[in-house]
Parts: sequence; structure tokens; C-alpha cells
Amino acid sequence: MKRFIEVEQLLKTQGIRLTAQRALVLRRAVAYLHFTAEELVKDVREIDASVARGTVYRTLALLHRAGVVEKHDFRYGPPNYEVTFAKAHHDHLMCVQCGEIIEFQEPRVEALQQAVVKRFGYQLLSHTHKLYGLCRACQHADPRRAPKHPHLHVEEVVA
Amino acid sequence: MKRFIEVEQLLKTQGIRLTAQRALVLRRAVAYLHFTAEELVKDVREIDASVARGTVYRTLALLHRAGVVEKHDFRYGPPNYEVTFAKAHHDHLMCVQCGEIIEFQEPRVEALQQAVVKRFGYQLLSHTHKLYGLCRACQHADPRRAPKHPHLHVEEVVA
DNA sequence: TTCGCTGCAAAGCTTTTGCAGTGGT
DNA sequence: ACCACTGCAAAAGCTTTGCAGCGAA
Repeated sequence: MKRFIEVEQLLKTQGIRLTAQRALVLRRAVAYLHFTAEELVKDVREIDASVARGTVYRTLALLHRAGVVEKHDFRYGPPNYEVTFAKAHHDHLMCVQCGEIIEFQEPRVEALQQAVVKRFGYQLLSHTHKLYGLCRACQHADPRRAPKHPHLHVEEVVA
Repeated sequence: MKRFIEVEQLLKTQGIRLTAQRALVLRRAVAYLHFTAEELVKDVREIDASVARGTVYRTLALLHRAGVVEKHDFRYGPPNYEVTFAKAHHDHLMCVQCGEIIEFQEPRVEALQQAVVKRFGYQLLSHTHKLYGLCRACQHADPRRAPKHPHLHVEEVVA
């Protein structure tokens, strides 16, 4: 899924109208790519203060069902939303100790996913794939020295 | 990871004590395999009413960091926790329209995951892999007739 | 005219946290 | 003694929802 117009199509096939409010939410979501629900509420309302918080949440739910956004719960801070198109797809590897997040790509997994959904007669809309573990540093670090509320930082890595 | 004693070991390497409360939470979690945080609170407190809600939540966070439990947000109802051992590992395929959930296994994906973490020097503790899409029925159903709050049911399928 | 969509504001639910006391090491 | 851990209860944070009005089909 790549273009805005395709999103519109996809929504239509699900009997969903792309109203002005929803289009605004979608536009701002695409501008961010990564965001929390409340960040998006704030951003959208700075542009059009008449848009209600509830509408943003309702739209996020719609977009998720349509496979346009994913919701990630990394357990540090509020859940994070991500737009699934407009960027090469990637998944996440996270250190449960320090909170480091690495984004990776593994095309062979993507291929296998298609095989799985085909097996069950599904039409794939989106997916999330998260690996949790200990990064090299945290494997050897004294756990008692580990930060309680790790700073979250993202490294863009294509493998 | 397969045995209780290994969990204890794993926690120790992270400088975490397995107190009576934590052991109880873990025992009950294993008894359920699938549960929500509040279900577990209720269950644990029926056995020992002196255990505080906060302790259960704190323990769940610990167990998650240790890779013992996973947290799934299927967007229908509260987040669902799952014990990652004591059962053959499986991942999830969900219909975003009707809420059907299929559990599947794909060993080749598991193998690729190991390759990914190795590439980055990580030690893998756990993972989640969710595929979202439309089931066969919902692909052809009139979307306007789709239930707003689908009933969630799980099919155990090993592929 | 119907039915989906929205704003508003409140309610609801889940989770986190400050603090003081307890217990293991 | 220290410091992790806990109970308690309140607070915080996030999301949902009832309702009345509006607008597109």
C-alpha cells in the first residue's frame, strides 16, 4: 500500500467515509509516521481546534482496522502508533533492559507471512513483529545498575 | 525456556528476587496461560488477599522484561497477557473485522528471528508476531453489516 | 429520511506511583 | 544497616461513550 488514494479506496471497500476530520487525522499521521494518540490529538487540534479528541481516537481505530496504522506497546510510555505505508516496512528489536530499539527488515519473514495468511484464506492488511531481548551491553552489565526508566532511542538499521 | 527453575535462574541473572508474592503471581499466570492483568489480580487476591494490585502489575512488568510473559493488544477489550513457555510457541493471525483469532506456528520464521538477533548481538528473550487481515468470510461480507464489537474467539491451529 | 459522523464532556478502565513499613542479605 | 520489595490508596493516564445535532447519500 503506497498512495493516499489507495487508502481512500481501501476505506471505501470497508464502507468508511473519508471525512474532512478523518483526512486531517490521516494527513498529520503520515506527517509524523511515529506518534502517540495524544500527540496526534494535540497536533490535529492545533490545526483545527474543532476536531474532538474522540474523533481522533475513533479515526485511529478505523485506520488500524484498515491496516493503515499499527499500534505498538513498547511498555515505556504510552503506546506508539505507526503508519504502515509511505516508508519501507520494518519490524522492531528491543532491549528489555535499556529500551534501545532497532528497526530491521527481513524480507524472508515477509514472504513467509504471505504463505501463512494464504493458508488460512486471509487477506493480509498489516502486521507487527517484535523481538525482545538483551542488547550486547546489557548482557554483560550489572543488572542492579540498569536504569529503571530507560531512555528510548531508535536506530534506523536496514539489514 | 521450559521449567520454573529456569525462570528463577533467569530472574536472578537480572538481579531480581523471586519473592513469595512474585512466585504466586507467576504460578497463577502459568495456570492461566492467557489472562488480563485484572483477571490475574482477582485470581491472586482470592488466594492471598494481602497481595496488592500494584504488586501484580509490577510483577507482570518484571516478567515481561525477563521474557516470561508477553502482552498482546488485540484492540478488543483489555490487553491480554500470555506466558511464553510451558506450551508450544505460537503467533497470531487476526481478522480486523470480526475479531477471529487464529494461532499459528511457523518454524521458519522462528529460525529467521534467531538470525536477526544474532546479527545485532542480542540475546533473544521473547517475541510477538501478529498478522492483521480479513478472514475469508469478511472479505465478501457487506461491511455495513459487520459487527461493531465482534465476539472474540480463538481457534487453536497448528500449521 | 436515514444513518453515519461529530463535538462535547464525562465516565470508565487500566496502570502507575508516593510513601511508610518490612524483610532479606 | 542497606536497599529491594510491598501494601495501600490515591492519582494519573489513556481511551471510550452517551447524547444531541449535523450532513452526506
